[in-house]
Formats: sequence, C-alpha cells, structure tokens
Amino acid sequence: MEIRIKYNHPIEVTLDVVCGKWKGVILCLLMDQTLRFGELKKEIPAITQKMLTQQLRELEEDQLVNRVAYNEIPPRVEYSLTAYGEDLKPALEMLKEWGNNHINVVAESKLEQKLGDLQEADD
Amino acid sequence: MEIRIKYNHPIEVTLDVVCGKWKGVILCLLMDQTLRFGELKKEIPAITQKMLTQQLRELEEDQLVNRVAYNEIPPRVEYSLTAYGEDLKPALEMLKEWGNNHINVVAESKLEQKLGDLQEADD
DNA sequence: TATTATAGTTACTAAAAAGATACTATTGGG
DNA sequence: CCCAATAGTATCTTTTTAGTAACTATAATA
Repeated sequence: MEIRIKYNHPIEVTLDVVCGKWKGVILCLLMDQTLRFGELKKEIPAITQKMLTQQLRELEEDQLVNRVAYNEIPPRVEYSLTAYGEDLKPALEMLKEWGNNHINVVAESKLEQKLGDLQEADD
Repeated sequence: MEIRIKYNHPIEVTLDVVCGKWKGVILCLLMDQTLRFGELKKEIPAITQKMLTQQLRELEEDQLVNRVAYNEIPPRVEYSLTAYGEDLKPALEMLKEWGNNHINVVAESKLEQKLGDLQEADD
C-alpha cells in the first residue's frame, strides 16, 4: 500500500485505512462477530491466504482490529474489532446499505466498462 | 481500475466506486457545491490534470457525478453530485468525521510503516 | 501575430498492488 | 513414520494504478 502521511482532507484518513481490496469486507464481517483466520477465509472465498494475512496485518497496524493468538496446536487466531474499529460501524453500515441500493446501477456501469475494454483489446 | 462485476458483499459495491485515489475527496468537495474542473484542481493541489479527469470520468460513469459542459471559450465544465451521489452524503460525512477523530492514530501508524520501509531499504 | 485561459488528451514510465505457487511449523492420531 | 489441521511465509510474476511531460483546441485580447 502506498503510504500517505500528510492529509489535506479528513476523509483521506479513513479511506486510506478502509480501501485495501478486502478491508471493507473484513471489517463488515468483524462488525458483529469475532472470527478465526480460517472462518474469514471461508466467508471470502476469492481471497488468497497471502492477501488475507496482509490485509489483517495492516488493519491491525492501523489499530482497527485485534489479533489474539492462542498457544495451541493446530494454531488458533481470533480477529475482532478494536474500539477504533467499532467507531467505524455506523459508516460501514451506511456504505453497505448504499451498496445494496445501488448495486444494479454500479454493476451495469462496470459491465459496460468491461465490454468497452474487450472491444479495445480487439483493435 | 480493476473491474469487479460480481459482488459477494454489498459494501464492495460502494468501495469500488469510492476508492479511487481521489474519489472520496472529490465527492466530499462536491457534497455541498458545484465546482468547475479548475476549482476542483485548486482544492486538491496534489492531483494532476490527468488524474482529475480520470477520476471524474469514472465517477460520471458510475453515475455519482454530473458533468455539464458549456459551449464557451475558454471552456467551462461544471461538476456536481447526481441523486445517487447525494445518497452517499451521510456515509461520506461519517467517514470524514471518523478521519477527523482518528487522524493521529492513523498518521502515527503510517509514519511507523514508513520508517520501517526506509530501514528495509538500507539492508 | 503572439499570448492567455480552460479543459482536456496522449504516450511513455515507474511504482504499487495483487496473484500463483510452493514452503514452514507443530502435535495428535492412525 | 506419515498424515491432517491451522495459520501462516517466501518468492516470483503479472496486472493495475499513478506519475511525467508534452501536446490539442478555440476565441478574445494585447
């Protein structure tokens, strides 16, 4: 991830922290439950192990999620939101709701882009 | 931007549309005013012309912003939120507020990352 | 006739993010 | 002695994103 230190607009701070490819999804899943690494992976089938670890590490670094490793074998590691993460809940809920309401509009637009790209590739 | 068509979690829809490097900022600026291309550029000093055009085009494509070009010379083009864009306002406000509250925590974390990266570069 | 203002576009390059794949550690159980 | 289960790492390649710099159009103005 590109690292931006100086922020001119407060929303950049938040987006910086939420805009990893899977971070929003991870945060949403952790909003109402603690999950183990493997459980998160099951909930996000398309994610690779590497990406899941990486996104979780960054969220941890930004103090949005807690990581608790139990000293067992096979290992057990549980992820949950920190207080900072909890503060994001209302915003996450709204983003989720907007997505629900606009999925059709957005999906169509993306589809058109995709078709356009394929066309270009032909030329 | 990578184009994702199938969404498994509704928040992905929203983040897909908001997570361009400057999209959140642009949307925030347009939340309470119509702005010309050049005005946007002035408000976001670090953005290049290319990026501003590109981000605006994508926002337009996703139907979050309106683009109105007046037939004058020199040209005048005005950008504003569409109804869909307006629907995002409450969420944007919350993201902004969270950023305001957590800027210190996040900035420190980013700073540490940066220092870590510099260290690595030395090895 | 040259210059300015505005809103772009184009081509090329560099940097960052993501993907694929193989590998690690540990211990209980068969 | 080998395998399964869990939560990762490590390395390399590809894709995506962003940055740089030069170029365009047009009419009004000096």
